[in-house]
Amino acid sequence: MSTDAATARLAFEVVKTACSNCNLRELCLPIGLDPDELKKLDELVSTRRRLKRGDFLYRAGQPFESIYAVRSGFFKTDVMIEDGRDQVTGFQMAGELLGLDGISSEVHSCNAIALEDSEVCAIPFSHLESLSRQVHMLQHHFHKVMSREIVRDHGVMMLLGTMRAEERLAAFLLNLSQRFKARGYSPAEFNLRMSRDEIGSYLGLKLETVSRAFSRFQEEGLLAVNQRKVRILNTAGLRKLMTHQRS
Amino acid sequence: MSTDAATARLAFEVVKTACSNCNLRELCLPIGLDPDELKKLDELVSTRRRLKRGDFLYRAGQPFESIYAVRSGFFKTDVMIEDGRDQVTGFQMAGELLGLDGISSEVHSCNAIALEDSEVCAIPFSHLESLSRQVHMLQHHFHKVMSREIVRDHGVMMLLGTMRAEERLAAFLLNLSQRFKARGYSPAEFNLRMSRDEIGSYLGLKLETVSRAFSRFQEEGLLAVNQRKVRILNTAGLRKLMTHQRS
DNA sequence: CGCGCTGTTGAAACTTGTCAAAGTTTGTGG
DNA sequence: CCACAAACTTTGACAAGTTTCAACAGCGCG
Repeated sequence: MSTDAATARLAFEVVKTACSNCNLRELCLPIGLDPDELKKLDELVSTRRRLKRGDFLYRAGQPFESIYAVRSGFFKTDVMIEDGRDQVTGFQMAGELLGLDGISSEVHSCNAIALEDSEVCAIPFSHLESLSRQVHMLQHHFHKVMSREIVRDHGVMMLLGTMRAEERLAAFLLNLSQRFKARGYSPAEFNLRMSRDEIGSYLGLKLETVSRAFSRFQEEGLLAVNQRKVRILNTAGLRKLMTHQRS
Repeated sequence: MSTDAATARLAFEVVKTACSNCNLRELCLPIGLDPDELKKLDELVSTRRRLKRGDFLYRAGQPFESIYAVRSGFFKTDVMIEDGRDQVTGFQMAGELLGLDGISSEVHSCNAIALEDSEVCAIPFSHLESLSRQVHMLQHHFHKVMSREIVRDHGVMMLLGTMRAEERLAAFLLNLSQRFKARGYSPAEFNLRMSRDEIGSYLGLKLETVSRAFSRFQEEGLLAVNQRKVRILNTAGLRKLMTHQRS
């Protein structure tokens, strides 16, 4: 089966890694740990996996064993229901965690797919639980990370439930911009790693609607778009559009 | 300020409670604990609070200190953004937890409001963290509960992003039905605790659209609705409608 | 008994989706 | 390195679904 084949192939690409000299430690799990504690975490995060664009990090239905921290690259997660409908539930970049949805049923509930060549750190979950019984700060931070995911999801629900197409796209671009900025990249100019269709799926819109919204933003001088290259020309304008009352 | 007044008033309505003789223990945090561990949890869950319909359990912006388990009654949570838009993010019933969103920033990120007279158990979060360092099963179960909330949110995102009005309402009713059933109530006949407007807010629809969908379901013999009293006549029909491919 | 709140229904307006066609980029194999 | 195919993007015209606005009905509470 190609699922297993892909997974097996990935297992070869394993590299030793360490949080203590990772430049994402301020974004990722190690926040607030002292050097001693960080050393313990190093032991926990034993393996790194490289993925090529299009590879699955995991698939819905596979047993859950580890969560993953993105070291580099870009991912999407998507869920699928029986009738064939699917939706992108999130895009993850460096320092962000993947796989939290699998804890509840011990089976992954979504697919995680690399949108560009990427690396992740695998964190065996049972080890994380036992270490977080010793390291209070790690325990607390992990709870915060899970909670933050819930808050983020509420934000997406708000977006899907109350915003119109252009507001959604503006919110999406501003969010991306802010996340690139937090990682030291330009907040104004970046390459989208995902297609119009994937953006649309995330935003609850058809790809044509996304494309039209991009064109409209360009006409209005809010941004310069060329295919997947985006330059934000008027952040305030986008923000105003995003929060523009509906009625 | 009426916010503080309401909160202060609630603080009076405190009653001693115990998980070990709570008939919700199979739905709530205590799952899987042995009698010894359950005893420790009893000490943790020290207070019960009674709320009247319309009372706020907590408000967005208030400092986060405890999570709450619903003992009886019915709640909604909603988020609000600056421009005045708001959205119901969930409805909670007996055995379900409230307040998980507050962990990330130590401030509640939404409002929790009783939709009928209700009782909750307050669980001081720092105590929960320290107890869950001792009781592995509690730790693990708590992680599962948080993860389940993430999975649930993904389901709502799916609903909001890909389903049309009638599909959304069908999904909502089936979900309610199943939760009532799990609590020993009739899955086929129940009273809605929320208004059309609140349902609409949760489902990303206007109240008129919700109302029309109810009328349509009634015309088609799927259910009998009278105001807030609902009787499901054809579960399979609702399920089929819910999963009916869009195109 | 009447007032206010909630729910229902109709018609028109608006937003987004659907279908279709053509342009553009990317990747592959010769 | 070119040629061609496949995948992705843009744009237009029309259709469908949902919201908006408005009027009215029903229920519950004082």
